[in-house]
Amino acid sequence: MFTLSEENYLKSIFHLQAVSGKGINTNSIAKKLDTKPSSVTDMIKKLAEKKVLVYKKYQGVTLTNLGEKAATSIVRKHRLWEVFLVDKLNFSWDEVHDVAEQLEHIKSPKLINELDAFLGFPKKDPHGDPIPDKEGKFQKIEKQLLSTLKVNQIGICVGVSDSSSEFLKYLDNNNISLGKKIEVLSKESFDGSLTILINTKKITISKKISNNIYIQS
Amino acid sequence: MFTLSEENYLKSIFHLQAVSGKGINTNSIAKKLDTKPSSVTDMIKKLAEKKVLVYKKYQGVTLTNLGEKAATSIVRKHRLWEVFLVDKLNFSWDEVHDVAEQLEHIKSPKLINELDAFLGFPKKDPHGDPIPDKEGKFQKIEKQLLSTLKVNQIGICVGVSDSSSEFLKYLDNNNISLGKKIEVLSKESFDGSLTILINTKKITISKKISNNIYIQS
DNA sequence: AAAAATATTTAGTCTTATCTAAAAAAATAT
DNA sequence: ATATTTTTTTAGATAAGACTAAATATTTTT
Repeated sequence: MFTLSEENYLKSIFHLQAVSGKGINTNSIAKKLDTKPSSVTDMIKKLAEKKVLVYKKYQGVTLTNLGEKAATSIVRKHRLWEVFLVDKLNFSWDEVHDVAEQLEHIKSPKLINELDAFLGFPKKDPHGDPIPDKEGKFQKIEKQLLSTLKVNQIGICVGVSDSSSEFLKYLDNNNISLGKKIEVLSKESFDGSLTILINTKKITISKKISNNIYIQS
Repeated sequence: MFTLSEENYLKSIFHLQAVSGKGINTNSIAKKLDTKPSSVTDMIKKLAEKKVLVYKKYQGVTLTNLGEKAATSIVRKHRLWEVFLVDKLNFSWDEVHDVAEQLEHIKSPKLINELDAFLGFPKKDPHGDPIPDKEGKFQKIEKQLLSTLKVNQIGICVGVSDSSSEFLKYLDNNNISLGKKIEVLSKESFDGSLTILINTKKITISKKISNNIYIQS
């Protein structure tokens, strides 16, 4: 159906579209995939011929229904494998991404559906992201960035927007994990850093950190 | 380390070497990989440069220790994944091969060692083949082809030499599986077909079938 | 609205892994 | 021992996916 490279493009465009609405431009895809804009143009043409996206020169791209379906299926696989790694194989949440990036390309409908059942049809992955079901449906999780909270507001950590090992280890070191209650004690207007209460302890985190933590308030 | 294609060559050469001793020739590799001899020559040169095999023009190839180690690691992965699919995900033994062919190329030492532990350090895969341990060691299973048994001799089915879905389904249909007792009742000298007793039932199987079933007597 | 800066595309090149066709070596048969 | 057949290698071509450098659009600034 799709090559490994095509799948990676589909997934990246899907994620970019989820954040920024529509009309994904060449440069942002190149950045996401750590490749060159000229390579992106080439691949985009190929994907347009395969009817998974709509492309008009200089106008960026938008996934078609077919493309979204394909991308969702890859996301489903990625997230189910992440659950498997954490729940069954003792991986921590900062170790799963690279392996799941490989596993998501394995082609076998039976494999992924049986895995889903084996894991008990999980609804979220270890980073709090929703797992699409067999039909590609998944509920959007209500969430906002921790950085948008006002002083004295309280939220529950429900996700992260950066799944890099580096960032997740920082969270581990500071005892921040999914489900934890976070209270904003003060906010530094100069640099946007926050002092928060978590686990009865006061810590100060930078704007960059609070911009990568999702909470539900 | 190795590309997907390189890994497939290593694995094929390893399997050919296990059967026929040493000095694996170009044509047999091409046949095994369903490719052309000229492609094999190209790849062989590349692998020789990587020191995983020894190659002299027109003389065939032999794996080095490094090559054997790499090949064994792929075999280990393949067989562990097969156990996973059968034991945990309700695959039957005729469904696992194609998926395991994909999974065996996933690169993550932690993944495979944790999987091994999760499965309880199995010693054999669903087809009776031994699973190499972390160090690449595995016991050779004593076995002989069913076709070599004499009339009135009895053996236990311990493996198959063909893992194609077609063959394994034939075995399923005839209730032949690992661990079953098989008694040779008679042998047709004209075509080598055998009449055997299995599950208290008499059935006749062709030479081609008995040549693909391993037994321990 | 022109100039400057940025984004995108085109053209041509490279690498990997394959192929076909032809040449060369080795094995087999006469 | 020579001829024939088989096996293996070489040479050159192809496709996918990436790259660089140059050309062309578009957007932003002035």
